[in-house]
Amino acid sequence: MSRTSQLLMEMYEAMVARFGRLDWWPGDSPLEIAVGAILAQNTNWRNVEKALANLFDADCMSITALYEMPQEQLAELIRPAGYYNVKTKRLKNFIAAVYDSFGDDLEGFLDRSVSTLQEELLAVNGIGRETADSMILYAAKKTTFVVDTYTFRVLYRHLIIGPEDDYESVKELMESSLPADADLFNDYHGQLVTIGKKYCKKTAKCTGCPLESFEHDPLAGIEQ
DNA sequence: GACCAGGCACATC
DNA sequence: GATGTGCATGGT
Repeated sequence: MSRTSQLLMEMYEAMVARFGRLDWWPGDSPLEIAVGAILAQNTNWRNVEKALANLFDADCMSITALYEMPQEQLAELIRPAGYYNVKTKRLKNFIAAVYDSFGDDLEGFLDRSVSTLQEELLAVNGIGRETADSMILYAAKKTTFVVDTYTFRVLYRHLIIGPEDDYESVKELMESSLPADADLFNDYHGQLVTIGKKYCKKTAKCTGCPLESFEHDPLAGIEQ
């Protein structure tokens, strides 16, 4: 086991000891999770929840309903999530990609290999690497590691990665250092987000953080 | 009132 | 290939 593998597992155990297993992405159905992944782009989750609630209230949480809904109506429903015009287009692009090949059967769409899903999702305008990986890990429940702003911040703060690292290098590091287990990847990412939100702020020291005992640079900047 | 929040595509150099 | 910018609401 490499030094990094060992360190990452020790950090994971410290986080689980504090927060418990998180079963992290809120959302009951694959569609809710996939839609949430697009709505969550650079947006506070609270605002995403309002938008999702609007979609449920409008009784339109199905591929077909979303496919048939006029853009203006969809935009109004997801308005609380911000960027509502671009996100309407992105949602429509995603829904169309599913509908055109699998109709209303999102589960069928998702029940394919990780590489196939990555290829098809990344081909959708508006779905980038994080959104695609979030859908694959949390909606399709397949083994791929999701890298987000908190992943960068926490790993950078703890000197696991450096300023030269990018999405692919961090993803590769995590996937090669951890056991290939979708449940572990799911929970690990959830733990990193929880740590990031609660303790790993831009400037403040991380007092009380369960990772406090691990080597870290309290003054390290956040972004890659 | 500034700053931040679970990105992405596109323009420009 | 790297860097900059628009997109927008709502909480702290």
